[in-house]
Amino acid sequence: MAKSIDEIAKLAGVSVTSVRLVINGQDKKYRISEKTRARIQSIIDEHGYYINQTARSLKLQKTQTLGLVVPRLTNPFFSQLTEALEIRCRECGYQLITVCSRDEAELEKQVVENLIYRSVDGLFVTSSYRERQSELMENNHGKPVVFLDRDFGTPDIAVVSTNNLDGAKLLGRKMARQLEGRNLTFMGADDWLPTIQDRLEGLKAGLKEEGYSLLDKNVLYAGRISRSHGYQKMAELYKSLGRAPEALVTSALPVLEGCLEYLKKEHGGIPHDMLIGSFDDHAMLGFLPNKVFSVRQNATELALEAYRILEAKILKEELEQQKRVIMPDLITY
Amino acid sequence: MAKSIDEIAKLAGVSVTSVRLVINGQDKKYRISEKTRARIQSIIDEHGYYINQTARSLKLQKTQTLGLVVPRLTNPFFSQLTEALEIRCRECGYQLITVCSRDEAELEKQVVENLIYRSVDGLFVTSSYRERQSELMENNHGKPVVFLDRDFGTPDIAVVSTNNLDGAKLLGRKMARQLEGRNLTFMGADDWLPTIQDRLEGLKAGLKEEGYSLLDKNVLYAGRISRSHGYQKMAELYKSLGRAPEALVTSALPVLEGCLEYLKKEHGGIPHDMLIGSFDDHAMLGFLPNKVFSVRQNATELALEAYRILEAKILKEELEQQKRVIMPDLITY
DNA sequence: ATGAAAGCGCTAACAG
DNA sequence: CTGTTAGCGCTTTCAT
Repeated sequence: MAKSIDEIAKLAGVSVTSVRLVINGQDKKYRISEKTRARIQSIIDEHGYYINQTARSLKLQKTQTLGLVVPRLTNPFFSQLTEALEIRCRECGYQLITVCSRDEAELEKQVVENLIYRSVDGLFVTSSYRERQSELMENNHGKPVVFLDRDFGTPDIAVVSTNNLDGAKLLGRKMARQLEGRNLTFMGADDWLPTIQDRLEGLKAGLKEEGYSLLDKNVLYAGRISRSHGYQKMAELYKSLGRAPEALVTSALPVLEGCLEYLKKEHGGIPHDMLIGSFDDHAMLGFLPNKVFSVRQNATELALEAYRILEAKILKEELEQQKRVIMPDLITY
Repeated sequence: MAKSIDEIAKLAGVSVTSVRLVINGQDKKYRISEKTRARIQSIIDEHGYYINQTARSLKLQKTQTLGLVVPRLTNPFFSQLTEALEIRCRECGYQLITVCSRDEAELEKQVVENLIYRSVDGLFVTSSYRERQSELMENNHGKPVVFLDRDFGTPDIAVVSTNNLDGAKLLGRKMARQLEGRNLTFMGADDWLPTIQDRLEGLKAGLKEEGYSLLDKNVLYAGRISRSHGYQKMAELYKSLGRAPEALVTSALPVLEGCLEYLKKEHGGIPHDMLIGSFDDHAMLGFLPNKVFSVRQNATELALEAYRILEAKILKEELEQQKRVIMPDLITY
């Protein structure tokens, strides 16, 4: 029903140039006569005009779209990040296309390629592996890329991530003060991620500052970040301890969920006096009867920073800083 | 770095037609000589080829993209739905573009229009208001639309939704059996949504079947679906009862969160013997010490069904049924 | 003050 | 067996 520029021009009996000028509000500047302007305007009002973005994209060699690759949308942190980024992009005239990689290397490669085929003007990528990250930088078809959340240490690339080290240090200090002689167990997962390594290292440092040493035997790895892996690992831990841990810190929420599920299912409940620490915050953590500490990443600030950097790259502006680290908050329930 | 069809053709010293034929694997059918095929292939192998989707879209008048409008991505149900839909679309060669409307009428209108400008081939929309829904059907620029989750009763449109009525009935029956004389309070929100109305109606019916009548005075509305509204309303309820309700059913998770937050903050905790019922499931509900019942929507099945219908519309296939209702599961923690 | 025309990269119809 | 060409709707440059 709405018409293209050509059709409007034909209906008004003028050239496409004239139509374009009034559509873009440049009729004054280019001295279109009031008469023609009015005729064109009335045709537009009557039939409606809407621009064909595809044709515009082809001509201008840019699509005004950006791509975003996240591991999962069902992870609350990434859904927050995605929401914030989508809003920002829209405000700035870009359409965001979000795809999930499920942290699978092959899928990540495929979806990134897909986005590039779609001629996005730039990419936000949460990469699962160092190799994927450098591979993408080598073969990015000239597309600007900003990496999110995970800094594998590759030099000369743009990364916006959370300060996991200092966040974890805060958590460590806070929890140490509440331990009162109790033993703390750390349960990680996906331990090749720098995120996880920083979290453990920071936690150790924070605990240390308050005089508590986290022993290696109290550092466990559940394999992948998932509920089932957490469940499994907690089962083993319970067997070896003969009881639930006195204090538990997990590197990611799904792992914690698995742990709690095991305790609830197999032992009738979660000991109320078990101290819990979590990276990844969730509203419902506050409703456990337990004392809970959680490190909350600042998804909105991450999104804003990432957008700022990608936009600068697209506009080929000079960047003072390609890497940005955002401080998380410590929440106490 | 990768080249276009024209460039490949020039490099190989052949026509674009020949290049296209080997790219599309139709070299046999159109009897391209083995010699040319080999030459073209080697050029492609050397320089790489990738299709310009924008140009293809312009020519074919279809973009192989679909749009999805959801209220929020941070709502677990919608993030699941989005994930499932994204996967399905990708499998079938479509790129999904997801945008949030925040259940705001103006924003919803704007993002839908945006997607149409982008020439999506079809749309999935979770509409916030009956008027928006019919308005979109009147002015859809010829784009096929499938509505999700909310059936406002508009005739002759495609809707895939959850059977909230029967799901709620299940919940009502189950909870009635555990009430043992206790009083149940229902707290809704966004009560113009058919979803919410069905949930209340079903709940009443289910309770009734087991001999319990939900009184009007025990039906409350928190205004909008949000944590703060739930908090506020629970504060009022507590004041009027002089204590927490003995059994509570909320129509949406954020409302429940607000209620629990109030109890925890203002009264030192959530009474362990308060029966809880929730529409919208969440993993962490299982970790409350309380008895919890929750109705879990089948996001994956909804996504699959919605895709099936939209695809049929795009291909202009005959549809036996434009409306599909999916049964949810009842979870007991 | 307004118009004409080239060209973005692809597809498909047609022409040898 | 292979090549030529029109045209999708837009932007931009150059002519009037």
